[in-house]
Amino acid sequence: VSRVVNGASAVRPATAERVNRAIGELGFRPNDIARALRPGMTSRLIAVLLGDLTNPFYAEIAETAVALARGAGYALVVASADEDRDAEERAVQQLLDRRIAGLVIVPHRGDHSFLASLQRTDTPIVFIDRPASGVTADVVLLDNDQGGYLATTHLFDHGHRRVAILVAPSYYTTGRRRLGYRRAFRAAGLETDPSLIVALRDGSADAARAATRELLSRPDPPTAIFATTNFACEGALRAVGELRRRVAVVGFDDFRLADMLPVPATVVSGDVAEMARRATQLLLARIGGVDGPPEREVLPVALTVRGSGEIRPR
Amino acid sequence: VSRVVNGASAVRPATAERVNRAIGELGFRPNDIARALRPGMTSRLIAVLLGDLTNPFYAEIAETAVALARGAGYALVVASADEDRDAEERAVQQLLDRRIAGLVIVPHRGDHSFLASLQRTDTPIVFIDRPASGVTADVVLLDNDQGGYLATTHLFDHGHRRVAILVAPSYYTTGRRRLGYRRAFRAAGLETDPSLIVALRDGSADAARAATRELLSRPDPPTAIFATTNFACEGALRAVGELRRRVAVVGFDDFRLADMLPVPATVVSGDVAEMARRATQLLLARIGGVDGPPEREVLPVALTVRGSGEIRPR
DNA sequence: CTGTTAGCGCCTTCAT
DNA sequence: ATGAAGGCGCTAACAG
Repeated sequence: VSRVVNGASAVRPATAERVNRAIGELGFRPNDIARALRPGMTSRLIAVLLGDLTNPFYAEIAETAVALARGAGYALVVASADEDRDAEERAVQQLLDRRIAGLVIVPHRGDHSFLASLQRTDTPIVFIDRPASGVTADVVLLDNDQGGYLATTHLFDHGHRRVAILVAPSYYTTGRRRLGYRRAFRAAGLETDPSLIVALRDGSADAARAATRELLSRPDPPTAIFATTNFACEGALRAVGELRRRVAVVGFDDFRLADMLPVPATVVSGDVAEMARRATQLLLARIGGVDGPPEREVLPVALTVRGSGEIRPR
Repeated sequence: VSRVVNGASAVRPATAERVNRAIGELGFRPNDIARALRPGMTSRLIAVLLGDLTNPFYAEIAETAVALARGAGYALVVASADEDRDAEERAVQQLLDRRIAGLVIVPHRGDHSFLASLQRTDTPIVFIDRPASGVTADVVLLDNDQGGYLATTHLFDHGHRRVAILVAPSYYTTGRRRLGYRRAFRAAGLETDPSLIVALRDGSADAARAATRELLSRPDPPTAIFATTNFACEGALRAVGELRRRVAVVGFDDFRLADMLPVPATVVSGDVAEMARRATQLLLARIGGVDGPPEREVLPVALTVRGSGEIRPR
């Protein structure tokens, strides 16, 4: 039966026919679990470990990975570990116990040396959106630094000097974006004002909204804001709209309806689907046995001019 | 080792200690695949089969299911089958081959009697968002009919008579919404005008945008539009905005930024996360052995008034 | 070309 | 309380 089902070995047509008939009559289906148990075989399951899917950024990664995985005959397990690094570690351990063939992960902040155990099991890992410390593995990123630079420079080009930045807690990415922001200041021969560098309490739009309201209520408010994530941008635009202030805003990451807002959102963004595609393909290649040193791909970002970033200071 | 790891049978503390030490030293981890192979055991994998995750509607279902599954010790496989019923059938078959413990599915149009084979394997299924023909299983829905009625009546209440409907191709749901639309007409003692019932070519915002432009370019255009999905609503609002027309729009399904648009979107919506929660919990209960006749839960919908639906005809 | 068998890792008997 | 053994369904290796 195995030989017929898998078509590997030579089988006389008559025999094959007989077997197939029986299969049809009995409604036989091979058991993938038993298949996966055999040595050298895998579960044909790949996993993605990422944040809340209601964030379109993660949803897009998941969607891309689902499609690619299916194309390669794999099913996709979606796991999320919003909370902490511990939850992440537990999730990874569970995935490992399931003998997943590979893992695409958006790592949290902190040390990821626990992933070394994963690697010892020959399970390939690809980091996406952020690298992780303590392990070496393939990683696919956006050019966050350059994005921060582009956004900030764009605001300078429109006459702004007091440019605030809303730093959302995805530490790595927003940290790099902040580096780009600083680089833009240096390139323009300006000093950054520490009071304009605002760490948001969480990643929600509301945190950004509150922070923006606070910024704009100061005696010497910024004339422009660089919002380092999609939700931060939403929150900033909300606050600016509510207070009816002429404040420029540039976001990082594009989002649906950005162009339909009363003041359409100018954003810096990279191709998230492409990033997910590369990461998943890299993973599939590693699963397929492609060896070599860890790769590091950095995808370009570009500015999309829509209006909110072109408001000039009065 | 098994007895120590699972803590079922009685083991002398000294022995347990000895085993645990060895486990620690060797980095032993139980193999879930082998566990799942044993008779009576399951893969502890549940699956959701739904549409494109870049649609926030599906993303929210997936997110909710991920969280609940994890809470119950299950991992979640996300599969999608946008195209056709055949792809859906193949996807289901593959999931079956993996011996998933249960399936939450947003079924496509058409006959689903092939799912009966799934049921023969004692794999519980729960339908979400739409029922399917040819099988009886639990189903959790929104009150689409009532939603269509509420939306349309709301437009009547604001003086409209020529109310168009954009029917997106998710057949079941939008079909029910259309029934509600007709019911509202009957309740108001009005006749529906077949030329105002527009079937969209696909589920994209652009299809709705094109259809709306066409509607509004007619000599006798509608004064209000009921858009039966989130993307249809977006497209309708786009077209209305582009043509700078005073046309009322009510959508079905809420969406992010709906309140921030130049004309904030009035929508009818249900609690999608709650729907997903009920479906997943129902599935987990069935997996846990809860028997009984198929349940059918219909969740209420409500109108959110924001502006686009309160525009009056001139 | 086909029948037979070992063994993947686990849990559940059965026998001590 | 523990050791031993069978068998879940599969495939690769072996022997005809």
